[in-house]
Amino acid sequence: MTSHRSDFIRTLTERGYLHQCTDIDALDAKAMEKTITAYIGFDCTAPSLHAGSLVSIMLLRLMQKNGHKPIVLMGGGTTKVGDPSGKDESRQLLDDDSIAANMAGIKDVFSKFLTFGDGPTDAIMVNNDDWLNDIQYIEFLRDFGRHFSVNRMLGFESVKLRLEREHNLSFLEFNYMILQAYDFLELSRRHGCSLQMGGSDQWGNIINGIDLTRRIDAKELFGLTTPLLTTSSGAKMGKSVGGAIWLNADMLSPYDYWQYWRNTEDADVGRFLRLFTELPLDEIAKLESLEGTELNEAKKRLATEVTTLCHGADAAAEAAETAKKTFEEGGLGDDLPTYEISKADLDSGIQAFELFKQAGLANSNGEARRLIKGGGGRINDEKISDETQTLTSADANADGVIKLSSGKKRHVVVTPV
RNA sequence: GGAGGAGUGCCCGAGUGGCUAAAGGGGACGGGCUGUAAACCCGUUGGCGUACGCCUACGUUGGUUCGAAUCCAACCUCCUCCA
Repeated sequence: MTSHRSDFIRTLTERGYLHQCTDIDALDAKAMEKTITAYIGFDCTAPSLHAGSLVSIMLLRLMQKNGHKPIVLMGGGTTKVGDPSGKDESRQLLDDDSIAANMAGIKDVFSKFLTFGDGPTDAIMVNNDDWLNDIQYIEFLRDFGRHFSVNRMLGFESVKLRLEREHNLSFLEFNYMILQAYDFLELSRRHGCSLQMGGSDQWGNIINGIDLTRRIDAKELFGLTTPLLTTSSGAKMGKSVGGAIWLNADMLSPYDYWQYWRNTEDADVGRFLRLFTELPLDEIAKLESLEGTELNEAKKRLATEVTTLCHGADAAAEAAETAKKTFEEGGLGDDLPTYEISKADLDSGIQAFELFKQAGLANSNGEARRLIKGGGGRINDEKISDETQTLTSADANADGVIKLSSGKKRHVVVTPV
């Protein structure tokens, strides 16, 4: 591997962010001599980003720390169209209100990872709806549409996949790549942005923007993608028991976030430490060389570091402490989810399966029954043999609460009020 | 506009009149083994009632039938070929 001289490119390469780049050596040289402005676009399809976007976020952070300027592009306009990349089917279209609401939810996350402001390397956030919404169709087609070859577009992965699998690709979605290409042109004009980054599924879109800008403004831009992350056993990143691994605390508690990273597969520990924490590489090397049970220490470190970045050191420490109490000491941690039940209801007695459902450990009575019958339900760490067992205040432990467990990992503290 | 094909549970996919809450696989959840890992083995996987029960479900709406995912009609959506 050629070693690169700029801090940005070298670090990025060493830590495993690089998948493809249009011209890594030229980009490296440029990074040596001046501040690079780069952007990554984010969809506004949900009220929070999730772990799947974390590589991109960390990459922006990394470039800022190395003296360059990140642009966060909110896809307020492109989300109205829907990116067909990597998707089998069209997404349901969102209305303007939910896009605006989603954007508001997403904005917060970035302030934790990036420094915003007016300085030369301060991050800025822009919304492509600002320029896409007012486009005049005919004019746009004449100015930009003529630079796109349909023959060529049909060859792009995102399009090919749909066509080959015989899934409908609407003309609306077909336009997505043109709009995204135009974004890059617009950002290069407005903010002197010269690099677009993104996941490897964005390669085609990025290339389109580079080509368009070269044709129209005769400017040379760069593209760089990060590897698409899956766990070593092949699962997509960012899903777990409760669903997606959201970055917003109101959608996923810091404790659950910590747990997600704590449960990283052995084979992924080193890779994740490099991508998602800022520990020095030699320290990571030590951590990932641990074997067997000892590797668990590395996972805890990973979880705490990653949680600190997203939710702050205090929340991370609390999560770690709760996990310690819960898993290593068999007790109760403060961060465990709680469910409040009225004292009166509890005194009159409630069947075990019913309480499991109410506490959110099962979606239906039947599911709760099956869970308990299958030996996966516990009350105060005692296995439940009869799912119809009636619970009352008398079942509360010394702290006056009842601990319900589904399997080994999910616990809810039931508090009578 | 014409001809043909398709639409099944979270996903893929079998099923062409009753034995079908619907094979099989994947995923998910639980158990075992372990290290809150992976791999592997076992179990569960529509809702409500502890059970024999009831309800909801095979694109939508009607119909035939003692009985329909399965037959008929219309409609919707998608695909292929033709114009």
